[in-house]
Amino acid sequence: MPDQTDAAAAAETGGIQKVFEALSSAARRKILAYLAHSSLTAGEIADRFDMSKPSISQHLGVLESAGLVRKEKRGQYVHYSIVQESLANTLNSYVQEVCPVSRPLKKESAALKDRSDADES
Amino acid sequence: MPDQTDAAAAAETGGIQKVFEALSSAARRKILAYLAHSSLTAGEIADRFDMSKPSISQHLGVLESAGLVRKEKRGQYVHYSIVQESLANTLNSYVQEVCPVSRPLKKESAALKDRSDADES
DNA sequence: ATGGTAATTAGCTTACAGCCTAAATAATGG
DNA sequence: CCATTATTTAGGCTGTAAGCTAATTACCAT
Repeated sequence: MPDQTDAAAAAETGGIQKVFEALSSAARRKILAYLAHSSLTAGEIADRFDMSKPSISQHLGVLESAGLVRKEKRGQYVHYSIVQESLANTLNSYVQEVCPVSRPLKKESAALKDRSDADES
Repeated sequence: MPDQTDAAAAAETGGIQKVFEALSSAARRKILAYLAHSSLTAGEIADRFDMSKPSISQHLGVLESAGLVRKEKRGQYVHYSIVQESLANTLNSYVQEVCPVSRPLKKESAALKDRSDADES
């Protein structure tokens, strides 16, 4: 198996519940949006929120246990990065399941794509 | 604008939070799975669960307010149906947002697609 | 060693989701 | 009308998610 497919597989196999639960929080979605752009340390993430570091740490824990992010300790820092495969596969599979039709995506999506995720908080 | 794009638009515009919150419950995802197959009355839905009718009614309310289902009163029955557009557009847009790469979907998805949604409860 | 910075763990509080039962509303049929 | 059935509303209980502060662990530098 290639690469970090472990996390992706975990999220898809038994973790649908955990994934959706993780995504149900605006703060966590915001974290994912940041990480989609680039990896960050726990502190850098916390700096972008008006929330205590322990709270952010907890959110990161939820995301990690859902297989949506990966952490790597480097020195005294902990770098977090997104696991795209996991999110994409889980959500795509789910849509296929519930909406078998699955049109490719309408025009609107293009517009939506532009809106920063930040303003959804 | 075509069809019942209202609900879909609502879900996409301001309701991302509501949609993900709605999807965070296994019971509600199960309801959606049933409705994906065919429309049902509130009672028919409740019959499929080991849960009181008021509780199911509440779940249906959450799904409706997220724009994921539509209700139509016919006689003394209330028929619920899924709003595919809403779910598909919201989730697809979200995936595009966070995982710009968006490969079409790997082999695994086919396998996953087969598993009944029921056993995720 | 000591002190400083990064991050997490522990412990506590509060708010609310989710479940239930009982009661209310609405439609149907005798 | 009155009884019956379908569904929702009201009200209450309980568990837990999510936030905070204080304390701990881990690492680095002097």
